[in-house]
Amino acid sequence: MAMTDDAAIEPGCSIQATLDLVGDRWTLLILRDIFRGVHRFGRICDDLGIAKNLLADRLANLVDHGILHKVPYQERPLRYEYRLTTKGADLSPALVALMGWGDRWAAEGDPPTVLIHDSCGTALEQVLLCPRCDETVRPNHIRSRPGSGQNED
Amino acid sequence: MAMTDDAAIEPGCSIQATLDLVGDRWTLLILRDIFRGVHRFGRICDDLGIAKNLLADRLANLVDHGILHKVPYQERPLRYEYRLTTKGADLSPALVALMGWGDRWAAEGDPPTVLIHDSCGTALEQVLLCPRCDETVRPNHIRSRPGSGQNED
DNA sequence: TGCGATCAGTTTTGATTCGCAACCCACTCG
DNA sequence: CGAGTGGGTTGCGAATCAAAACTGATCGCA
Repeated sequence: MAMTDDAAIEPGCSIQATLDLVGDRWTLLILRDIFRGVHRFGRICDDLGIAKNLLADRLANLVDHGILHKVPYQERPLRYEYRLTTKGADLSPALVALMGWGDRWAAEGDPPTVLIHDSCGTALEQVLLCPRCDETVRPNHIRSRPGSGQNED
Repeated sequence: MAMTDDAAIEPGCSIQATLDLVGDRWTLLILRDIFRGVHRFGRICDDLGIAKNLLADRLANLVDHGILHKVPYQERPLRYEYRLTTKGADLSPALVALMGWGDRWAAEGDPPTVLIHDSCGTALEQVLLCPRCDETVRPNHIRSRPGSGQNED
């Protein structure tokens, strides 16, 4: 079976940095819920089955790091809901990628969730695009620029 | 600040299923190392600073789930290295997405790692492509098909 | 023949984190 | 007033993690 570690990802530490912020067992699931419109503490808690103290902790972290922000949705009792900042919303490609992989490899009878183009109804693909050549690029035609640690085998 | 939870991700459970396999604090970093050509136990351990028992555990899990496989690289002492299966290699879009987000939002003086097109040297972009319209699609022009739980705000 | 080094783990042992349950607070509704 | 709701905080036993020591096969060297 042909391996494709020629993908030359070599990401230095950006993946590390990302996972330091959202890489624990719950955070990406919380963000998934908020992406799909579940913004309130109780709803997220019910939906995910996460313990309340952990959810409170994770939400506070995400707010601290500017990934979520709190928006009041009522006063008297003042209550907030959690919404994505642009920084948070920019995680959508990552969630799309994880979802796509799960659909291809880990779905167990769950219907694969296909993302479709609003205006024409066609299923979308997540690809790497070369803006100059205007074509999609396969993993084995990629290099990484500042990277030094290429494969040594 | 405009929210974009209109991205309509609504992923049922594929993200959950994916994170059940690779969603702990180390696994994606291990895979990142293997992607960039670090295949051996000791090298991964040194590079990541992970405890050896955890690394052994995570690698065994990944092998169990068909994401990695063991390939002997010497006999007498029989030793294996870890390589991606196609299932594992297919995680590259997720790592690319996490890396991209980290570069955009979490890099602290680290040089952003840009993926470039092998043949023309242009920086690549990860996008959602509509194969019919042959154009890239913004998050706010996406729907999700079997999904029911649209935003209710 | 013995001595040290290498590589890939396994075992052991505290420290940390998790997950559950109970509790608290500010209100509203009846 | 008393119960209910939403959004948490606190406490505690259980699971997980992290660092270090130990194992085991083999090789290089003297």
